[in-house]
Amino acid sequence: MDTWISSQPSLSLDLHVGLPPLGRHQAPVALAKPKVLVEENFLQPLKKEPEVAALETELQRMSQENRRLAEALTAVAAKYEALRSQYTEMVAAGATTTGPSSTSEGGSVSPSRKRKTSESLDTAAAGAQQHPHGPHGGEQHPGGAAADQMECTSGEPCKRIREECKPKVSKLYLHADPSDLSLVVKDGYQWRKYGQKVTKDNPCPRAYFRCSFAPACPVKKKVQRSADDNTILVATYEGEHNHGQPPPAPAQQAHDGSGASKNAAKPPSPPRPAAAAAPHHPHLHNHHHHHHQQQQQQDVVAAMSAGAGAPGGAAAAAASELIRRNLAEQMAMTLTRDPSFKAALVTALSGRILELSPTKD
DNA sequence: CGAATTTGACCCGCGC
DNA sequence: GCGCGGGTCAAATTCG
Repeated sequence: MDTWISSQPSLSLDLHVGLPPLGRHQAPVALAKPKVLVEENFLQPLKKEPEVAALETELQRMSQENRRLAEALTAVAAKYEALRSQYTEMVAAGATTTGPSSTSEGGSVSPSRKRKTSESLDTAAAGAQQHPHGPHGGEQHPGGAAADQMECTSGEPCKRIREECKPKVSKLYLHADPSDLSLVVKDGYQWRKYGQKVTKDNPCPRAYFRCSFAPACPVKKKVQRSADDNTILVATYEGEHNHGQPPPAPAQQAHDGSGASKNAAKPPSPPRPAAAAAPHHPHLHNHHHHHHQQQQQQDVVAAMSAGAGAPGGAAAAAASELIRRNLAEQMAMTLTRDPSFKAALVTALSGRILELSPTKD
């Protein structure tokens, strides 16, 4: 994590693809050159033909858009930095006084209580007994749900214990198509939806999922669209998986299930090397970033989220590399999809070729 | 027909 | 004590 976002010149680099000469980076993006060709060769020999004019305006439009994107990214980076430093301060303060803060990210997680019925206690106890040896993921429960509840039943002031056990909550922000009503977050695990609720502060319903891969797995997940921007899905993970990564499913629903939440609990196709720590470092990247633009955006946001919680250095580098690549691919895709851009590119290239041709008079 | 999802009802912590 | 609201349960429904 750390300053990966602000220390990545490559980030803004990609956003400036297509801008008028910035003279800033040697963008490894193949699109930079064709644009220069367009300007050099078109405008002079052909003068201001309507096509050229259109192309120019289009270029300007794209430049403006890129600039806006760059500004937005800068703002986001600044906010991120501010939040991060704030968080660091809070952690430092907490470490010198009482200990872990009750919330891990953003601190906005409502104090989730646990149902206190005997049944749920039985379940929790059973879950705890299923892996008493606690190797694997089990030992990664510094304050697992089972332990939490056991403490409570023993008459301890469970409220505070619960607070201290909370840091297992992590949030993941994903970009999602607003027209896609399903609250599907592909993170490699199998989830069973057990509830849905409209909350007070958000008109969009919140979906509740439980990990269905292992019966005793205590992990839960809440997915809700952001109230501010409903293209953003907010997935809140609670707990840690006490089992390994589910095997990858046959690649079929790789690009999202159109049928609402039918796929909500199905594992996604991409094979994932990372193991059980997904909720905290959900590396939704790498293997499927070429599927869709949207999936790429999901990856980017996920990577940013993961980067925010990962130890700096390698993770940051990986995240930034991923982001760079995704942005470049997105832009390339967007541009190549635009027929007018293609036409202009072809014309420019052919014009250039003709110009450079020795058979010119 | 079994498994997954939906959805209304219920539980329970919290603030007043 | 009461109401509110988030979280969970479980019967009904849907789907493969």
